[in-house]
Amino acid sequence: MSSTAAGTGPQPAGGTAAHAARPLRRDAERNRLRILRAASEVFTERGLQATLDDVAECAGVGVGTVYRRFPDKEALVEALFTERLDTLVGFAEQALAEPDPWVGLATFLEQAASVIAGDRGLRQILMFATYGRDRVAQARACLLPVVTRLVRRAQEAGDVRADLRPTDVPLIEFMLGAAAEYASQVRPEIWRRYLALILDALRPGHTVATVLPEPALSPDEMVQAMRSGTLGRS
Amino acid sequence: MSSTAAGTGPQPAGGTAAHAARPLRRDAERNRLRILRAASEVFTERGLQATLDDVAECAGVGVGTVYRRFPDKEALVEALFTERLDTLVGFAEQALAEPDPWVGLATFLEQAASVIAGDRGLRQILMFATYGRDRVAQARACLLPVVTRLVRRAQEAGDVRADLRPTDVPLIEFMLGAAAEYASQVRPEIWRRYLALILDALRPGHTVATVLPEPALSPDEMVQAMRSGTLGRS
Amino acid sequence: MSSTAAGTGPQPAGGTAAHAARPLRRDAERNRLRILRAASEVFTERGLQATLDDVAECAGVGVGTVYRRFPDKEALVEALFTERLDTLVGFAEQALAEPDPWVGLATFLEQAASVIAGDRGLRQILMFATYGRDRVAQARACLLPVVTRLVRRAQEAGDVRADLRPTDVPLIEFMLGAAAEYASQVRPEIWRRYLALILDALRPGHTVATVLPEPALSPDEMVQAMRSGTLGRS
Amino acid sequence: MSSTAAGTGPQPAGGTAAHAARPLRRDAERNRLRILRAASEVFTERGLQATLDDVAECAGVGVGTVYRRFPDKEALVEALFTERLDTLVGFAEQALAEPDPWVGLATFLEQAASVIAGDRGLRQILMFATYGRDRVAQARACLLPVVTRLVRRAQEAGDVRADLRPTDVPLIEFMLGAAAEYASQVRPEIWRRYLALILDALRPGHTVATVLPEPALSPDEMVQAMRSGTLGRS
DNA sequence: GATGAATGAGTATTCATTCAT
DNA sequence: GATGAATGAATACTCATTCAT
Repeated sequence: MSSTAAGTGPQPAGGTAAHAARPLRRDAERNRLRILRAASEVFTERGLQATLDDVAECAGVGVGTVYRRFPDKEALVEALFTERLDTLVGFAEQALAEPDPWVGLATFLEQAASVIAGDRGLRQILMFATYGRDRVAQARACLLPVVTRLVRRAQEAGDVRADLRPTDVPLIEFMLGAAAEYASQVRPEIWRRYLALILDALRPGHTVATVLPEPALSPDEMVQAMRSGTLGRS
Repeated sequence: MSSTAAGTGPQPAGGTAAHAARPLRRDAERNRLRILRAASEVFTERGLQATLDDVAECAGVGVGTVYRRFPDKEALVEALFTERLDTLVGFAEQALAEPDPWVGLATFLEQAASVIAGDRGLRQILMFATYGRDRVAQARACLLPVVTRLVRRAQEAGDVRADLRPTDVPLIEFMLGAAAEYASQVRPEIWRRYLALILDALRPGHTVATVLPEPALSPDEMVQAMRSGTLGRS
Repeated sequence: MSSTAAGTGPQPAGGTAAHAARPLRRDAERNRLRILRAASEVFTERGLQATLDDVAECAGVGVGTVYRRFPDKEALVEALFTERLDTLVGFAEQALAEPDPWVGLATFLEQAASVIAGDRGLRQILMFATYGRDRVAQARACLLPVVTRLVRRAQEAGDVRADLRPTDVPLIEFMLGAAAEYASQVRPEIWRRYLALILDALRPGHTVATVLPEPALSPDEMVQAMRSGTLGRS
Repeated sequence: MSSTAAGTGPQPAGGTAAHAARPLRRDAERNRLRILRAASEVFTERGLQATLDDVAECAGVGVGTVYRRFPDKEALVEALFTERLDTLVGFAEQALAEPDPWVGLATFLEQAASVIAGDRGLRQILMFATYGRDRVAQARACLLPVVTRLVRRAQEAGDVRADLRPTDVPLIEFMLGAAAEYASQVRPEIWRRYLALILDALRPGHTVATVLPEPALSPDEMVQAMRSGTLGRS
């Protein structure tokens, strides 16, 4: 939440703005959201190399308006990213509310992966970020404490191997995102298979019993996956 | 086919190209290798959006020379990729020669991940390929049979869970590559940690005993990782 | 169709474009015309191999502006061409209004040749067109019916030999354009001499009486003509 | 002939070469001819924007060899052109040998047009020459005297209108070449129709009787013609 | 002499960003 | 405020010409 405030500018808690922190005119705010939604859609579909003109068109506004709301492309991407991170923080907090520590952790891993798997732009930021470094760092600062508690709790309950560290969690998500990216056109849910595999590995002294969900890719799907890259040129 | 020849080079041991494509003048071959090496370096450092001018400069030749050797950027990327794939096929074959089925599989997973972790350009092709689809497909066709034997053999020996499928292998590599990407600037070997985790999950009915190699990222490294993205702009 | 609109511009009198394509902001329209005028000038002087950068500079705008108005070079060339064709159609219609059939036809031939003789870019399109094929075809479709009536009328009046076909008219124009091209730097009006010659040949059962206008080129002019080619390089 | 000598360099009469005017080694001369023939073929088919690499390949030699024989592209084009001009001079001389003055002139016009109609590269030089200006001028100097005699003779015999000038002849050829260019893909012989028309106009005090050879283009052919431009890009 | 590899200036086109309306 | 027009640096690729083998 607080990260959002810092990210998006002239809201009440905006910091620098002293003149009563004017909270964006109604329509301005509406435009801001339209742009964010459009950006999400466009970047999700075409990746970060989509142009701001595309975003503007999709939002039904002029490019100028986009630039009025966000100083540059990077800022827009960051704002989007922050939004997602906030979602993840929310999930983590819900997971903490779950009575069963293991279920809590597993659920969070699944929900977070689900978000990442569904947003190509987000994956690009995470994997090849040129944009939004600081924002990401900042956002992660929000996420890590919650995740830490999630992990500790499960470890204390003896549900998770002791050598798992909180920072492993984002990397695991990241890996699942990569799997999702790869198969996004042919089997967008394949990541669930690998999540199951990893969950198996996380249980301590545990005999593998899990039945892997989602069949593996068939060789044909493997080929298909390559053919369906949609990146403009990279 | 002839394009393959052009791509992989007419070296005696070239594998597929047998049709005596007259083997480039000495100097031409030298330059070809310089270009390939430069491309590898440049793409590894800056990703696929590096320009061919950059590659040419790094190779110490004019752009025209690059274009003489490779019809376009895609062809160069593919050639590079093919080279790597050949390496992987080699590793897989060596792994089959290993008497212990489990060690064979594990070794291959490690060696392959090591190659992928060391080459950002390769990761980009794998993850966001717009380039070299057909080549990738073709190369995979070479790889899959060997991998299949590797997996089957280990399963028959009871060393690997029965529901692992050969196509899971590339995806696992892929995920490890993503982890490597993420931490490439701060802890390039972090993928070993996650390989160990996954290997744990692959053993059937097996109590986790592995000690994870490589400590997890520290929160500081986590932040660092983000700061070091080197992508031109995406 | 929409491309047509873009090409010919949404002026009220635009002819074909009726669908109220919101008529470009004042300044945009001004620039569009500047570009078209500049293109006409540049292509006329240096032929179609002039660069769009040249056109842009001549128009006093950035290249980007040219590309905003016309998707690519071809589109600009086509737009220019369409403009000229519209002029020709206008001439043909005026010629039909002329009471004397022979005078009507002769006048059209002269006016059309005059347009073609004055525009090197137009001649290049006509002669070596790689650009604008479809547009040319389309435009010709507009022109031919009017020309057909012009020819028929003159034939019915017995003023023109019976074996002249409407499609001969464009070819005659074309030939006159070639003569104009050749002598453009030394005697831009020489085509009138050959028009007179051809008009002589068109009258049926007619004793040659015409006095050829424009003296022939002198041998010196002949030599001069060659020296003055201005084509970039081909 | 003499023009050829001047154009092609180190032949016996080469002028500057003092050391016994070494007449090109046998194989060198052979290569020279191969190149010329290849250039003719390539330029005829694809126009002057064909590359010298294309020419070299077609000739079965390396580019370097082309450059050894001809200092640059322009020189090659000029040599080719000179060759053609020599052909025309030959035709003109044959035409003078024809007893009937009118037939002589008409035959020359036809033969010359036939050459021009068959060679796109030649037309490009004539129409948009950037290459070979001097050479063209020089070659024309050879041609004009013969043509002059051809025309005078016919005029003195009363077979040709008195106001025709010798310099009209090249321009007429030129116009026929333009017609040929236009219809080259659909009706390469259409120029004969217009030659007949012009011949009609050249006879003095003559009632039109000629039956035009070659039907006019049909409207469909007209359209076809445009579609078949083969110029690289112009 | 012949070859074909190397060169690099030149061309069409894209897109983040600025600014006049 | 909103709009979309203008800008121009950047990028992939071509081809005439030179030069090492």
